[in-house]
Amino acid sequence: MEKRKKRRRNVTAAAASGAPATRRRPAAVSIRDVAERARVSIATVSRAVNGIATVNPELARRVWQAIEEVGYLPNTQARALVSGRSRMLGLIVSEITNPFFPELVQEFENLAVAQGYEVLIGSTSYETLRTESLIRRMLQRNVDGVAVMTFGIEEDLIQKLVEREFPLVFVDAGPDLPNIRVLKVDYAEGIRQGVQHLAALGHRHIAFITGPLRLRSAVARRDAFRKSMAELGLVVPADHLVEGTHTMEGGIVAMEKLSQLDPVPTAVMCSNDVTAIGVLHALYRTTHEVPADISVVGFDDIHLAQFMLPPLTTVQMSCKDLAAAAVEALRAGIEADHPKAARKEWSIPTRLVVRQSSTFPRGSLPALAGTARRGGAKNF
Amino acid sequence: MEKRKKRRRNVTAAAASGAPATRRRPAAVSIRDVAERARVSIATVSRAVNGIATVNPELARRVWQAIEEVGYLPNTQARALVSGRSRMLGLIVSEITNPFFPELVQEFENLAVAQGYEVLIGSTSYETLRTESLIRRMLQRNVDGVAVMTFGIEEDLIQKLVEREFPLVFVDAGPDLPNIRVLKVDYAEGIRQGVQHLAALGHRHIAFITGPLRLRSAVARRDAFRKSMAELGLVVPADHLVEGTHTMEGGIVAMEKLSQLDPVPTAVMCSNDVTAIGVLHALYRTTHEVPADISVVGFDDIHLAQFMLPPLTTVQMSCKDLAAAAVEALRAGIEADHPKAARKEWSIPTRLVVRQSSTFPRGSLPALAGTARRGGAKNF
DNA sequence: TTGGGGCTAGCAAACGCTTTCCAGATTTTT
DNA sequence: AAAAATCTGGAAAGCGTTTGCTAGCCCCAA
Repeated sequence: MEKRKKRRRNVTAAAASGAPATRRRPAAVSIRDVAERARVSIATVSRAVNGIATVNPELARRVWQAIEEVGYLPNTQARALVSGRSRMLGLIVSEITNPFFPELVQEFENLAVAQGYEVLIGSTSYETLRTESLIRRMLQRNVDGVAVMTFGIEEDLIQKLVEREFPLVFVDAGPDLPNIRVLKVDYAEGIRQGVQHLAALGHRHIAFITGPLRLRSAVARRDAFRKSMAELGLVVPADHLVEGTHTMEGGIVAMEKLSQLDPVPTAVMCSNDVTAIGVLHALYRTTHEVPADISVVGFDDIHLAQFMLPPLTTVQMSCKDLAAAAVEALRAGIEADHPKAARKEWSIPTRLVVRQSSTFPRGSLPALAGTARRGGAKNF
Repeated sequence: MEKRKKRRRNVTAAAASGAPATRRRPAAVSIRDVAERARVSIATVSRAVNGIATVNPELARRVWQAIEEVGYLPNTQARALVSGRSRMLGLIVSEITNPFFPELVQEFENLAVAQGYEVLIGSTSYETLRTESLIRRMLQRNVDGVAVMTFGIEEDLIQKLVEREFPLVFVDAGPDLPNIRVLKVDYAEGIRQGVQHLAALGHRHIAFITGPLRLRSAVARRDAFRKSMAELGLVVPADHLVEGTHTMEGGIVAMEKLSQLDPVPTAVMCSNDVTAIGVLHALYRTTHEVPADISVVGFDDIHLAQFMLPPLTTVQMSCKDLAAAAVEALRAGIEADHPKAARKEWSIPTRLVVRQSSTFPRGSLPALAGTARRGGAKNF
């Protein structure tokens, strides 16, 4: 009877079935409403929306005006269904409460959204079960690609994703397969700068608190440290390498272990900044001064690092760079006509940022080291 | 020729059109593959999957086995299309790099996933433009409900969402409309505890660094402070209320302002922990001791607070409670048969956590205050 | 043996959109 | 002016599900 022919918009259904368990919102305005209003077919609306050139400019104008008037928003689900592409990207991180990741997430999201993608975030919390369900969720939601930024990952996770021929991005290392891309972080450079910085100040007993050694990147950082020390002819006794957990708690525990040594190392490098914050805290508890008694160097350069007491000397791994590379690599995998579609590796630089948590080892140049920050006068 | 009758699975299409701009992944295994394998109709598979009782147990077994064998995962998009519900929740925060929010996000996500929902996260970064596009994205993705945890929100944003009759959850305050629920945070209690704690220690000159006063919650916190002070008969001079930004940078700037005062307040309360961290940093720079020279109290009790130097006395607002309330309130709005469907307000308690950044004001009981943490002996 | 009443499985429509195909309209060519 | 070529818009199929309806089956009573 009305213009709208075949459509029923489940009016009858809703009326018939008494009190459905889950209420259905009033149907949103669809492409048909626009077509009606603009007095064209839905095909024309679709073409206008998607900017296809063959549509008459006058009609296109009418369509756009109608869209404006009825407040039409294309239904992404329906689009995804027919196009086979959801325009969603998965981003898997290990622990969203580690301050490094929110920064990464934010950058990643900004870039993805700018390219018209949505981001589905998942954090594994290092649990296999969660990871499992994470993958399933991503697959069900039909994401176009997944960036696995857990800095080291369980192999079976990779397997599942690889099977589906998803575009994938890993950090540090991943299997060599056609639609897998890898972000190679140049740990060596930044860590070498850190070690050389400490050595130049006069440190010889430098300890390193690693991340959880299941993580590839944690191993990579430790190895970079060893190598850098070896280059300078410095030995690293086994007890100067302590395994941490990339958390503040881990940093505290590790530092407590290091305090038992005799002599206590004069400098400690950490596999990430959060660990370093834990170390600062442990030293505070035992009333050691940083950097006068012990120098501390972090890794990541999270925003917080510069606000620590004292501001943390750390190796910067730009999460801007990392996020940018991840998004671009994913797009390269998804969009066949992407300029860098063939590129398989993307490299991420690191560099030292010197702040105030590192100085000469205790005992050397005592006058200088001791007075560094106690010079100011209180003004009340 | 084959069993698969009507289906073409765009093999021909892919072959015909030369190099499509965006490659389409091989179609995932669908309900039809399962149906074929189990030698039943797709309707039966659907019913088996959804646990509808009328299906023959023998057939159901065959279906589940087939699902296992072919590795079938239902396509969420298609489901959403027909059911009208996407099983996605929107979560809007103001600034994901503020450490409070990742904790909130994590809790929220855990709970949502446990209930079978996916979470779409957006952070506004306090920009209207971003917020605008955020809303559009959420609408397009057809989320079932949105939790706006920005702690104070631009009115026009509300408007857009309200129009669509989305289930919505706000913090602190929101319009009184049928499908809008509000999480009422009891700022008064926690802040009163904080003020009384400081007053009991002997502080009379207590300053407060607010959040950005556009945010309703920032105003609420400030007012709670004023009220608590008034209750004790303490005056709050205008220059003891400084507007911050809920960031570390803001805390630094605000503290610098407070240091100009004569006399400098003996205690500073902050509208959130991040601001307090900035304050600690500012005081460190000017070589003031916390808490000997000045006591600092935060708000939120982020995980980091206990690892500050010194560990931060702060008002705890449990993000576990907050997330739990948000998810439950959303579900109450979405699922008509939810036990608390009618409930419109959910209250969130706050309470003081005393750590070591607060003590007696300088000048009183000097012996005690001064030696608090310098007692330990260095063990090397 | 046959009719009726439960059940259950399968068919087909619908969700909102994109895309292909084709017919009608318009323009160009001879 | 007629025929060919080009363009444009509409109709329809299909994406992977769910679900109302119907047909088939079995069983039991008449």
